[in-house]
This record gives sequence, structure tokens and C-alpha cells, in this order.
Amino acid sequence: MNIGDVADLSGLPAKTIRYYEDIGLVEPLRSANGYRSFRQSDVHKLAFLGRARALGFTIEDCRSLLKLYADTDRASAEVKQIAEEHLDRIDRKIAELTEMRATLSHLVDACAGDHRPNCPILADLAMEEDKTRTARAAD
Amino acid sequence: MNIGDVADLSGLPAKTIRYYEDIGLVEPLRSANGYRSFRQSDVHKLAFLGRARALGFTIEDCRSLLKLYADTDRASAEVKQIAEEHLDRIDRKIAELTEMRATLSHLVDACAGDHRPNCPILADLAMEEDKTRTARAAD
DNA sequence: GTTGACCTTCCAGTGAATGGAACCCTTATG
DNA sequence: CATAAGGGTTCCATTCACTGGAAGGTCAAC
Repeated sequence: MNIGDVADLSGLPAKTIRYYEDIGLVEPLRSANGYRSFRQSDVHKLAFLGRARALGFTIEDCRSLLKLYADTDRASAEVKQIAEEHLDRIDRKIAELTEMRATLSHLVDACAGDHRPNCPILADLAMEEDKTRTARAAD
Repeated sequence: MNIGDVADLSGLPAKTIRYYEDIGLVEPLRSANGYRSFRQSDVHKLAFLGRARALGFTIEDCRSLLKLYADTDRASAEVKQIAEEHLDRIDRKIAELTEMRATLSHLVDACAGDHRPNCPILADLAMEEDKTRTARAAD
């Protein structure tokens, strides 16, 4: 199979597939004309990669997961550990974003968003003292 | 003030401050010895940048925000629009991560995580048909 | 005068692709 | 036969926001 077909099947852009070959995640054969020639197993691997990346696993995680997948003797504990670490990363990221969101939406709500120059968003970023408000801690 | 002091005051690494000068966000003066010489206004700007970045605004957002901050005639609507677009980005990111989290934690829960090779996480990534389960749609 | 803590510039690398240029291969059609 | 369309190939640059490191200049204290 040529790269275009594999791209269609796996949902990955051809460019990404070439990149995955570059970094050693897949090793397609080559046809006489120099075209990459993908086996079923390559397509399967790429689809696996697509799903793992969609879950946010890093490329290095993916490399490990592929290795574990290929090793039918692996302990599921090894896989679970990678997944749990990733879950932690996700949780930390969500917490970080949620905090940003809270602060930001607070500021957005406080901003009139009209033609006038007065802007609580800029005031906060500049840490200006605002006499019309009481202590920030009271928020 | 030298870069080290500004780094301490603003909480930004010296390297980052130099980078911000590189891309034109601050323009400190220079002392006779070639050292950067920061005014109060530079320090203030950098602290502003630090807070804006902590809220996840992109560097280009920061550039715009600084420009608006400097323009005392700006309409708060301009600021609010930038903030609202960023809030949308954050919301989309949180939604994406939350979905990943749901799928992943589901898989992690299903995995025994012991010495045995059977692993629902890998099975899912590989889209293996699992005779012990009924259709995935039933999940 | 020498140590050590500063400061300087410049170059390279991060992650995970993505865009583009320049060129080759295959097949169909005028 | 020429050529045009639509594959494919490689290689280089760019993205974002820094961060690390090397090689060297400056300054204050001892």
C-alpha cells in the first residue's frame, strides 16, 4: 500500500506518517520505485499511534506502548503505569487551565467591554491599585 | 537595574527577559559596560507580561495587551475581545482534556495492572476485538 | 591579582508536526 | 510523442516560548 492509502485508512496525514518513519515508529518496506510500501501490520501500528496520540500520549509514550504491545509477555502493570502517569499529567493540566479559566472569566465579567477606556482586565494585569474596589482578598 | 534584580522582582528568568527583549516586548537601556539597564517602567512591563503569560495568553496576545495598556484611549471592548477569545481557547482545551481523561481513566480502571499480560489499555489502542466484551457501543 | 558572581552574545535544541520547494513516477489523453 | 494530473520522494525551514550551554567580558571583595 502507498502512503496516500495508508493516510486515508489511518486518518494520519502523509506528512505525519513520514515523520513517524523518520523517528523510527514504523519501518515500511520500499517498492522498486522508491515508494514506501506499507504492510497491514504497518497500517495497524499507525492506527494504534493515531489513537494513542489522540489520548494525548507523548511520542515517547507511544514508542513504549508499541514495544509493550509487541511483547506478548509484558505485565499489564507496565502499561498501566504509563497510562496512570499520563492521567496525572492530564489532571495537572486540567487543574492549571481551570484556575486560569476562573481568574480570566472573573476579569472578563468585570469588564464592560464598551467604548470607554476603563478596563479591569488591564488593571489586573498591571496590578494597579483600584480605589473603587476593596481588597482583592475579599473577592 | 541589572537583569538579575529584574528577574528576582518580576519572577521571570533572566533568559526569558533577554528573549522578551529579542522579540521586542521590552526595550531596556544599556549601561556603559553593555549591561542592560532596566527602568521601573520596564520592570512593570515584565511583571505585566508574567501575569498575562500565567493566564495563558500567547506572546502575540501579550504584545497586543501591552499596546492597549499603553494607549489610555483604548476601548475596553478591544481588551475584552482578546480575553474572550482566549477564554474560548481555554474552554476548548479543557473540554479536549476532559474527554481524554474520561476515556483514559476508564481504560486504567479496566486494567488489572498486575504481572499478567492481558491489558485492556493496549487492546483498546489496537482496537482488538475482545470476545469477553460485548459491543463497545454498550459502554 | 585572583576568585566568584555577575553580565554579554550566539548557537542549538525542545515536541510534534507542518509548509514548501524541487524533483521523480505513473497513467491517461490529445 | 508530448504533456498534464496526481501520486510519490527528499530536504530545509518554521512553528511556540522558551531553555541550555559555551565562550568570554565586568565588577566588587578579599
